[in-house]
Amino acid sequence: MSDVKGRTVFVPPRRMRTETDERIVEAGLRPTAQRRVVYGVLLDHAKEHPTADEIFMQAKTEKPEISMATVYNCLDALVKHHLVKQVHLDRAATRYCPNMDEHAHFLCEECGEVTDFDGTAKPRTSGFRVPRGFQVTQTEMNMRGICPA
Amino acid sequence: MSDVKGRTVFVPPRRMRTETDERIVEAGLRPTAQRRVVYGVLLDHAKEHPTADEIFMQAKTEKPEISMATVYNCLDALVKHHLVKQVHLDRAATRYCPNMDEHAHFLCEECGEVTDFDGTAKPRTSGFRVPRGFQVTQTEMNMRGICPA
DNA sequence: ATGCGATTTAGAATTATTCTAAATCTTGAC
DNA sequence: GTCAAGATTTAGAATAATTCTAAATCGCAT
Repeated sequence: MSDVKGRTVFVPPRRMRTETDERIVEAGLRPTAQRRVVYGVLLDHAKEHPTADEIFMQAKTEKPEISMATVYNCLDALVKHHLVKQVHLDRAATRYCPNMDEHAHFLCEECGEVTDFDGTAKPRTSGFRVPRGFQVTQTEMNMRGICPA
Repeated sequence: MSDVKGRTVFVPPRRMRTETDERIVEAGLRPTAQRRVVYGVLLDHAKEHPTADEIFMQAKTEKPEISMATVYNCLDALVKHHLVKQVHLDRAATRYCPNMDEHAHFLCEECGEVTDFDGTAKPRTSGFRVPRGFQVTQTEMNMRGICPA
């Protein structure tokens, strides 16, 4: 069970593929085997906020012919269609997150773990002045520090 | 004139180097020629949020022997000593920002321009729940969308 | 002035991401 | 079901960003 798009929603287990398919189609994407696998990997590993490379390696165990370029293609498509978020925490590889709720990411400077913090960050309520004329479509809030460890 | 560290502070023009030196020393760093140049370039180009490469090219006009590795070294030192912030907006190169006030970054998806938005994003006030046990030392707020253009 | 540790350097190495052009799918029309 | 058109996937090369290395140089306390 996981919170996606504001409601509590069933995250389908690996064998129940129809669910992921439906979401991909609903988002306006063609449901290809590769997108199914990439999105599936992300849903199964949401906590880890995996990198493209980690997703690639995991995806290969399910679909050995998949290529790195395809993983990037799929991720870009999923991001563009709001099924997945990019997370840019440091100079290292971009991470991906299928949790589309409003939340912040916390990176532990000690252990490198990424943790989700719940909360709302509507540009207005969060205390930022958005100058008139600017249309904000996406918001990303990142924090660093030390986790209990 | 620019707002740094919560107070309005004089940003020294290019020829007045003593100022930048003092800040570097105050921050607990050895004032080397390279750090002076790198920090100077950043202060002069704060609005552009330049990448390491852009800083390198500009720095070379002032100190032709400087190397890319040094630019990275200097930037890392400045970041670690809280004179400069890293900004991670997308999968492209990391950008750097000498404005240490609390503010958000806005990336225009059309023109690619980066703009500073003023405001406070104390983890608490901004509406995020920081679980107990987590020590937050840094906060980064990024937005995307369309700017007036 | 001297010595020690910090910093800088060029260039190689590594890592992340994008590009390319051909092969293969997905879909909608028939 | 078949077919064409356009979207997607593929391997591998290419590019871009960042880190590493080991030797030379610098800054600072003495």
